[in-house]
Amino acid sequence: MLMDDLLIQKIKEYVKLKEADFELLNGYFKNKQILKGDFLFKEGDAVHHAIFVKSGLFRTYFIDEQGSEHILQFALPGWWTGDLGCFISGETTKFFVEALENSEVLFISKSAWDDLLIKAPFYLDYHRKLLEKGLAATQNRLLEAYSTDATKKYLQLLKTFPDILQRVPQYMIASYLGMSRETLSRVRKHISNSK
Amino acid sequence: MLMDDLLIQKIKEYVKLKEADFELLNGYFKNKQILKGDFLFKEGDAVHHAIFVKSGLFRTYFIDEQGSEHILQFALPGWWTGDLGCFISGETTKFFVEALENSEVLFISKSAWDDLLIKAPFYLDYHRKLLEKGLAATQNRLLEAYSTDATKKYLQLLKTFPDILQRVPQYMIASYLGMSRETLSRVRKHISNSK
DNA sequence: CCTGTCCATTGACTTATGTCACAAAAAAGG
DNA sequence: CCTTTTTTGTGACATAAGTCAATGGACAGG
Repeated sequence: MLMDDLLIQKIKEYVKLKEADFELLNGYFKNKQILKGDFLFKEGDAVHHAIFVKSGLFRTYFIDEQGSEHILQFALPGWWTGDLGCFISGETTKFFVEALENSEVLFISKSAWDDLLIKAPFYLDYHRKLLEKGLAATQNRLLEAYSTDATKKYLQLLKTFPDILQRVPQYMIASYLGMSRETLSRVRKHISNSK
Repeated sequence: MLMDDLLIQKIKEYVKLKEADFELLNGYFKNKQILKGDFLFKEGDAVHHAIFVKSGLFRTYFIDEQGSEHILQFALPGWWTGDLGCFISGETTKFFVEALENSEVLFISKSAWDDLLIKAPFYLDYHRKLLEKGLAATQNRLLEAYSTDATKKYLQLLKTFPDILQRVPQYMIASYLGMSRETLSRVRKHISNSK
């Protein structure tokens, strides 16, 4: 990991870093290439690592009782992915995390993570601020799910993450937005007609 | 605040506390009585305090573009309520927080909060663990919203928070579950018929 | 005890979205 | 290229849940 690494950049968005801090981080994270179609983990697995995306794209989804997939998160470069809850608690996960493109990640084991939080107050601070932001974002998605129709959800995504729409098939967008692919197709048709 | 205070109890569920820590907390939190029907804040307000519920019951809701209410959270004793995102960021809130019963809370100002996080590592740790748990819980509600029908959502709530059902009117339960009050009424009828 | 407000229930009807089936288009792979 | 697979679009139909309106019960305050 270099000093101009993406992770360093992102941490700097939240906290001040000193020279020594760069060094410290180096020992904790490891690089890995993940091929398109590979899984970081699947339902029932123990989650041994936290994963930071350096390049590429991932999706996190789960499969409900009826066997349908629901995408919970897309992870672009600069984002964390995985299942934080199970990483922390040690429970097995309900999720699948799949690389949608050839990707490069940093990963850190649970024991290294625990050690890092103790040794690096700046990292603790970064992690906390990220959690605060993540909680607010998830709450907003919940509000949206409960108060908004299919068309508005799509337009909202179009505004917030226009880049994702270029990179993943529509049926995954539909899954992320909680609607059938047919509904999304009709929403898109309707929007382009009314322009 | 006494040493056997509910907040202390809750903190102890997450981190070890020393004698001196009790003392420290005392200076940061203040008690307040809130009457049934009163609001901690409303849409458009700045959120100056974080609020911990000692007794009573609160609801957090927002009003969408069509003017319908959506309840995001009920807060029972031992829970935090308010709008953490806006408390941290300083933005004005979209939410209403209303006391559904006469209640007793602890509150802490933003400046005291920031100071506490610096002075009390144990508190920082407690806060972080709470965030981790809260994020996982909110994610689960999102999954449920996207993958589950009205009946299952109700049964799930019945299992998780049976106490809330005794204390709030049905139309609020319906709002919390993202369905109309008529649908909830029919779900309940259907369940009692099939027993 | 009466009156008014709030809340839950129910029926009739509407609507958004899902499901199924098939065809067209686009992308991937040899 | 040509073939196969994946993805998207569309029509017909099904269904869960929403909306509207009316009714009756419960409870609170005068």
